[in-house]
Amino acid sequence: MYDIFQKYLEEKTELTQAESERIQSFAIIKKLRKRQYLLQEGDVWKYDAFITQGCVRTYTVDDKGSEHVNSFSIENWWTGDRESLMTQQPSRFNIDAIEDTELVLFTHENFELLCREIPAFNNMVNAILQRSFIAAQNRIQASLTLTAEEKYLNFVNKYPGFASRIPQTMIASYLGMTPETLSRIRKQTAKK
Amino acid sequence: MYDIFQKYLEEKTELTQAESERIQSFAIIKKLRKRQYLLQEGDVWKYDAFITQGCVRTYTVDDKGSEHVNSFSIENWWTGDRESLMTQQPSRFNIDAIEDTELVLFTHENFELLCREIPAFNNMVNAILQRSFIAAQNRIQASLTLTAEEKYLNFVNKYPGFASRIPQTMIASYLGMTPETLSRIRKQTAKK
DNA sequence: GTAAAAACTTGATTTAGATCAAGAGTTTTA
DNA sequence: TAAAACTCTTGATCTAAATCAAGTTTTTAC
Repeated sequence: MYDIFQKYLEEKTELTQAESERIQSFAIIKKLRKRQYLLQEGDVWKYDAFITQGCVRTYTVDDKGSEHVNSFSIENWWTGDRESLMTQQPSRFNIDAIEDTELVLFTHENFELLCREIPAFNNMVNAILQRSFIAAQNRIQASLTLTAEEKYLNFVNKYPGFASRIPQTMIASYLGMTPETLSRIRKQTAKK
Repeated sequence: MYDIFQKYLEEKTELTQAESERIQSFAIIKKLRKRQYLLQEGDVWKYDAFITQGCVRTYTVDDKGSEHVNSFSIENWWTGDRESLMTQQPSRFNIDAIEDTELVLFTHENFELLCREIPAFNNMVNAILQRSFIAAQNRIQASLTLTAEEKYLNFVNKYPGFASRIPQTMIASYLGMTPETLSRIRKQTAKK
């Protein structure tokens, strides 16, 4: 559990013993069963959340009741709704577990305190944000330029392992297509 | 020119006289004529760029020669290719001026130096990045959930003034539809 | 261990938006 | 200020992917 986050910190940044302990002192360990919610639409998100084990999805539900998957997050990634966190407005998103999942949570207040106290931690957080932004830009670019088939191949290539772990329906939704279309694409590409 | 950036800084952050002067000492003023490139595909992007006047677009060109607009940036916004800046790899993007444009540039080395020297400046930069990330997430969400018409109405609502300033072809491309489709949508919505 | 519920596949049909084409405005440039 | 080069509009046609529908396989839960 926590040791996975500890290892992540060691890889990403240089901390003194005291700083590491300070961070750990604020950590909240949370476990989710498959299908359990981490965040429900309408609630305000108040944490910074790191996944040590498992997989969650972030999605919205439209007025027709269809789900639209915004993102998947697995171990060694962060999750949450940054907009709700920043604005303290109710979230439009749901986050739930696709598998049994373990997380390390920090209340945002404590997290900000750590950022202020520990410059190396703050730098790490900013570097993650940079990368998240770049990934989001690339996803926008892909959605504008690629066909359904290209989107799927691009996804499999970029996130190997996801395709076998996450139900096709959810991947289809993430890619902005129907499950039927994805099923047909998979059949076709398997031939080649 | 620079005074517009100065005013922006004053609104977004609290700086001492000395800090303001330090920032200004690194500023490079750049002017672009309409259609002039700020960045061309294949070049490495090396700046942090703030627009004081005008409008630029960031876009890619696919193998069929079609342009895909990734973003528009106007006065009081930042522009550039963060991925190329971070990785120092050739950019996939072109950035050019839609109108005559004036910018304040900082080489990324100087910019990082300012971030290290001036905590308030660093905080401002991180806050901008947060907002950019949230905007990117919302755009992804819109592209997954909205129809062509809804995308256009959402765009007009979110960025009033852009529609009158930017050629429709480019807006259509930004929204991921053809100019013909956008023309028909505008005709229909004008009726209502 | 089996019934119920999800998840996936496959086919037939529909549709939103793309493509092709041609004319009317509008800007640019020389 | 005229011609060239864009930009926008409108109509006809096409197509990628959606929708509808029904059957099969896999997973979940008692």
